[in-house]
Amino acid sequence: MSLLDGLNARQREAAETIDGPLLILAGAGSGKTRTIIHRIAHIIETGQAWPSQILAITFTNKAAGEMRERIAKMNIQDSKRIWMSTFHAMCARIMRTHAQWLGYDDNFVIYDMDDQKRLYKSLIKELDLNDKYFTNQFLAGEVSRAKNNFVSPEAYIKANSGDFRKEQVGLYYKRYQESLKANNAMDFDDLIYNTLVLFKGFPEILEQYQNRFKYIMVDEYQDTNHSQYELVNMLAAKNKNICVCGDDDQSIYGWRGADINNILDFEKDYANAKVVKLEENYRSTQTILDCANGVIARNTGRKEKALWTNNDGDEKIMIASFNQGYDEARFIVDEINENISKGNGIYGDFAILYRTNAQSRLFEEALMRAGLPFQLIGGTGFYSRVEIKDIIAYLNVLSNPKDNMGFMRIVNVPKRGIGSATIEKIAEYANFKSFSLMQAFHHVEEIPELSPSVKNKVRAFSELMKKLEALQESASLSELISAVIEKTGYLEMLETGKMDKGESRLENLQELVSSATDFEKNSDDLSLTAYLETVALSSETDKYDGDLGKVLLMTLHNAKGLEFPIVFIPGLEEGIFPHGRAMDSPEDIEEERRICYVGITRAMKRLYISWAAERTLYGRRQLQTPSRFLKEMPEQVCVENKQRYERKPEIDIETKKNKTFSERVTQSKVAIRRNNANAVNLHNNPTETAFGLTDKVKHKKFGIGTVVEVKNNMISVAFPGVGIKKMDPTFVEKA
DNA sequence: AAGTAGGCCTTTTTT
DNA sequence: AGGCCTACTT
Repeated sequence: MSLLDGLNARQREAAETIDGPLLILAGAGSGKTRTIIHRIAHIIETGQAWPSQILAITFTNKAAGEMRERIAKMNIQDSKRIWMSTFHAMCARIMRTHAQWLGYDDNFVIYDMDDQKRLYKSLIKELDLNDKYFTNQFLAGEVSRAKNNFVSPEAYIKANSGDFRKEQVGLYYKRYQESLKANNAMDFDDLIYNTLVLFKGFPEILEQYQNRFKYIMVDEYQDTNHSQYELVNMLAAKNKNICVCGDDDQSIYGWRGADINNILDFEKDYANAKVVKLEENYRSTQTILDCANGVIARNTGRKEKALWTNNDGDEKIMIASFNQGYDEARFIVDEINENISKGNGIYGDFAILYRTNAQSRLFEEALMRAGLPFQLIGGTGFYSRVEIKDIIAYLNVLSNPKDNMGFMRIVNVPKRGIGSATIEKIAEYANFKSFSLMQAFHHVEEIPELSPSVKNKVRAFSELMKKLEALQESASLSELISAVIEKTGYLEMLETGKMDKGESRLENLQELVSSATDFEKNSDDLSLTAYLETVALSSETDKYDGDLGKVLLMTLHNAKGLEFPIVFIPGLEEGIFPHGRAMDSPEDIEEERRICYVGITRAMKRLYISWAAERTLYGRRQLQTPSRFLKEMPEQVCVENKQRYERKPEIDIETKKNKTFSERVTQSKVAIRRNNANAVNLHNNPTETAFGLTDKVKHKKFGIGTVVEVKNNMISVAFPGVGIKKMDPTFVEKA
């Protein structure tokens, strides 16, 4: 029997094409993973390469783990030795062995976004350029983009000379990189960036890897950024056995630097590239595919591609609309129950996929109230909880005493009487001696201007950390973590109620210890560094293992690569989906549309798409208009919800009469507008009616003006220096 | 040094 | 609505 059995003709062609550049354009649900796995197995079985000579890059750790497992099941010898990981994990691995070449120690720590923000915050204070324009978020975004495009601080400053603000950003960038190095830390982008620096600076090292990796495969190629693109091409430059795999229609990480052109231009990069298209879908019904195709067809510059399927099923897509956000949540819960009672699946067959994490709350509440089991993926992840981050920070400092950010985080948590004044004095000394803060603490006796009582406290902390450091040698990982939780006083702080939510935090810390025990069982490298690296690079999605028997809640981004028998996509409203931040640019709208496409194509049997006319958003009630994407879904594959939930009478009457869905969408808008006058008053002052002539109103952009006309629920307002503007009353508030 | 109150701001997606 | 920072009090 052949390894290629069970593949269709196209898949087989892809799996059999071993040498030279290959582009696999794989539509959603087209058996891409299966193809890749068979291709790898084929390479090994035919003796083209050893497992250790194959590099396979995936987008998530979970995808890597899954592939690894499936290959192991095929009884491929030594399959463990395949380099199968994400870009970040691969680069971390390379940097662990070569960090010294770039002036880092090999026990460098990895800073996540939270750590990054803290570092920027301290730099903003330090540089004091006194510009409100430079928020840590803005700086982090700019710098990240630079690194994703492999632009060094010096090159950034040079390229932007003359642009005062960007020159300042460049200064921050420079300081930020210096700080990272001083802390012996790399952020996510550095892992890639520094690997590139290494390869460019030391061709002999690059050559080692080029020789090692005879065959290279990159999955989700549409989501690679420029630096990753360069990295791949450098590695493949010698053997040219590069296979990239992806779907331009599923490129949804542009905001993170992904460049869709990497995949679109592959054939230009490799003139002799072979292209295989996988267009047969094994996941969804034709109805669902029609819906997805209808939406994505609106995008420009796509690779020609059309998904089709032989699957049965003509269940129409339910487009449901509601008065309120919570009606939508209630409907979804009811619908899950009804499906289950009819025998259409178990809890684990349902997924609720939303655009933003903030949307999850309504569903969590509704599911909880109804007593349905559910699992939330993502959001504020386990490893981003304060108590977990605190303990991890202790571990980071133990592993890498240069980590000043980590040190600052823990030096006074729990409270041990070491305040900012003390730290400042010690920091000065550290600076003077070129010590890290931890080192300076260990040298407390040498620092003159500290009072004896302060010295005692500092000494106590220094000794605590020394003791834990020593424990590292003898204790196992989970023992070390337990010791940190106890000996630092963290446990006591939680037990005595000195920190809020002590009980749940305690549970989380227990989970941390037990997860470390798991790590001890499953990992080859049991070092603290290896553990911390795994923690830093692990994501929430990695936890989901397929058959939890629970309703799944996650963002559409997290759902990429997954499939579910029955899918709900709520919140199809302008401002949410497409997201408000994406509405100004056509490219961003196209990315939103691709997110929509990804969502639709997650569904196997049945799909529900919904929106609500009113919901609480960012703390205020807001009227919502249906998403433009709803209109792009072909009418013939959709069906509307029956009036199961009371709507406001006006909307009800309007919508009931409508014949087609798209008409309904437009008319709903009108109906919503009609309600706006009332709604506005509900928000402001219940005793007031709509705005009247000569009322003073305030507009976000135009400022204060006077109402000069009220007609058809629209008002005309005269703004001094602007003129008369006609608008919906929701755009202004009483001045 | 630590605890509290109030004012500020910002609101996507994540390796 | 909630998180974060600052300023004030103890």
